[in-house]
Amino acid sequence: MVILEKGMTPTRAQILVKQCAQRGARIVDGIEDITPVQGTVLVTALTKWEALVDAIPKWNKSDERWGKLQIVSLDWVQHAIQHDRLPSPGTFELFRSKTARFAPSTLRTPFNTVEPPPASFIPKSNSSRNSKPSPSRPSARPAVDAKNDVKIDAKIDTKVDTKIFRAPKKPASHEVIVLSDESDDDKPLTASSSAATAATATALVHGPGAAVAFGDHGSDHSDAAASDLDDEAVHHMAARLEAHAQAAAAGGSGKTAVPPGMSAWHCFTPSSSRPSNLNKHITDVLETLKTRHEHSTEETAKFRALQYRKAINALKRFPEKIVKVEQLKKKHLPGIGDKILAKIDQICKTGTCDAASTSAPEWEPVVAEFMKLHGVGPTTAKHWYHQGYRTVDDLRQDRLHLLNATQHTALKYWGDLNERIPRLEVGQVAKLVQVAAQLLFGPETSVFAMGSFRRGAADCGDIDIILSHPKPPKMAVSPLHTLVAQLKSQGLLIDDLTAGHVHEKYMGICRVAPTARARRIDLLWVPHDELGASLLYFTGSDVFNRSMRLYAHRKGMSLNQHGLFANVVRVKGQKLNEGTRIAGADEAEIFEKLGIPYLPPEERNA
DNA sequence: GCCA
DNA sequence: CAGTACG
DNA sequence: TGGCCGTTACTG
Repeated sequence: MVILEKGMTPTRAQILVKQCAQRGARIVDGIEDITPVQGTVLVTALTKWEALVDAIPKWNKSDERWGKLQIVSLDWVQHAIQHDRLPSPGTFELFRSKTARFAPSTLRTPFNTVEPPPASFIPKSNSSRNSKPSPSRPSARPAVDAKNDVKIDAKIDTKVDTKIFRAPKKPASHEVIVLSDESDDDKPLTASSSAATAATATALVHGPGAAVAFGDHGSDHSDAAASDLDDEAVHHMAARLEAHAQAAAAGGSGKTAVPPGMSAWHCFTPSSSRPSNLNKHITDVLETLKTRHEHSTEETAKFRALQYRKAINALKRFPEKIVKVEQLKKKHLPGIGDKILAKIDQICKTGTCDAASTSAPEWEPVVAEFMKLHGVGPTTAKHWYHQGYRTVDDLRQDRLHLLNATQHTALKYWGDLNERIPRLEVGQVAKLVQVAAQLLFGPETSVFAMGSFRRGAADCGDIDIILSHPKPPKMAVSPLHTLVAQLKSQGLLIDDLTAGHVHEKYMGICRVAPTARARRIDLLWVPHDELGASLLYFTGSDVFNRSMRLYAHRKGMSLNQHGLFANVVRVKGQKLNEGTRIAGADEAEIFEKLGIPYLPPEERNA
């Protein structure tokens, strides 16, 4: 058995191996010489399929050994052991690896360009769909096809995990192999046309947007929905935006004072939106670095990406154009450290920097394109890349066995969903939802258009709506479910991204009119006494939320969409009890209890 | 990659 | 549980 | 050097 699963504890790995051995498996150390005759190779994590391929580079797909090889998931092993359905003793082998890692430079995947994996590959995420996964391979295999089995598997897994193998945090490296992304950074083989397409599309997404005229907001606000969609609030907000526009135009002196020593906290710092970015020459370069890290599956990469994001934000609102680093060195912007400072220095002098001018690995634009599909993250995107898929069209070809329900739905509206949504249209949809909700549940129903809309954005990526009611109707099905059904019958909602029965958050696709574009929409139904916390959460921005939550954490409190909690007991960062809820119904009160000066939504664009 |  | 998503 | 938001919600 090749144990590759990230985070798998040595204990658990050891027990799996032992259990398999007890059932007659021959244990083979080392993976260089896999020569299965009639047996099975078990791969605990399908996510490491590529790694296995890397590990046996001398094979090619016509090698007859492929036909003898069966690759299964961890769930399969667990299930098989539980039901005593492992292949009969002596007919299968387990391969373990003792070495800490493979040498990436010498190992290449034999088919990283065209061929999908052999039919014996059983994707965990799709196993319930593949009722006949591999007709050409009659090798013994426990039934894992039925949905029930999969569920049972999951339960077993959980039970085993929590009760028996609750585990050391750090897996020993000789047992667990974590492959880094570096092994994927192959030199480009071919210049694929899809790469160019992806790059272009990315450029469009990151392109204009902030450039839309500020003056539009006034008129938008009058028919769009701000807090509760009521006119007074709308006008108040419009006036405020007006003031900000002027302040920004005048040079941005209209900021509220940040308490001393708090400038590093985004949740303390008003984000007075400045229409023009004076440092585009720098942020553009940093943006490409940020993007690269976002697409990586490596654990540290996402924090780097986050850090770049913060740095870019800071630079965007820096009041002067930076032509030499010294301008920054004396000011010291929080979030910009030595490394980025050095890069800025290089950018000032040469227009770019080393890290950004080295060309991206071949997989990067492909992964970037795949990740634009809702429900696809870096891990899935990279799997698909390794399976030979290169374009969204490739995915479409194989959609039935490749995509899960969410991804499948998202793909249907691929073109529309990658478009920005004009502010006006967000307001229109919110209004329609408000009318429907109030007809169903009465005029006391509150409806709020949230997200970047509430922060005053001229266009949005999706439509976020919060609903609440002081005395929710007691019905057989939840109010949210009722509302969704109603909106579907009206034709406003046209598809679901959350399939099952919705508890509190619905995600789906809507269309303001039959001929209009399809849009992403999120509906939140919240208890009335959590309205404040929910508004705070759903207003964002994400960076702002994270900052505020971290700040709460540091003060021994905890903040989430349900409320602000005090007296939280944590041991090594792990929360042991929930604490006492000290705020939740009122947004401003949460700021107050945290000791953060209140910031209106349009100042939360951290 | 930044920061306590 | 891992992966993805939400702000 | 370890942590980086949330014992967040939803899917499979």
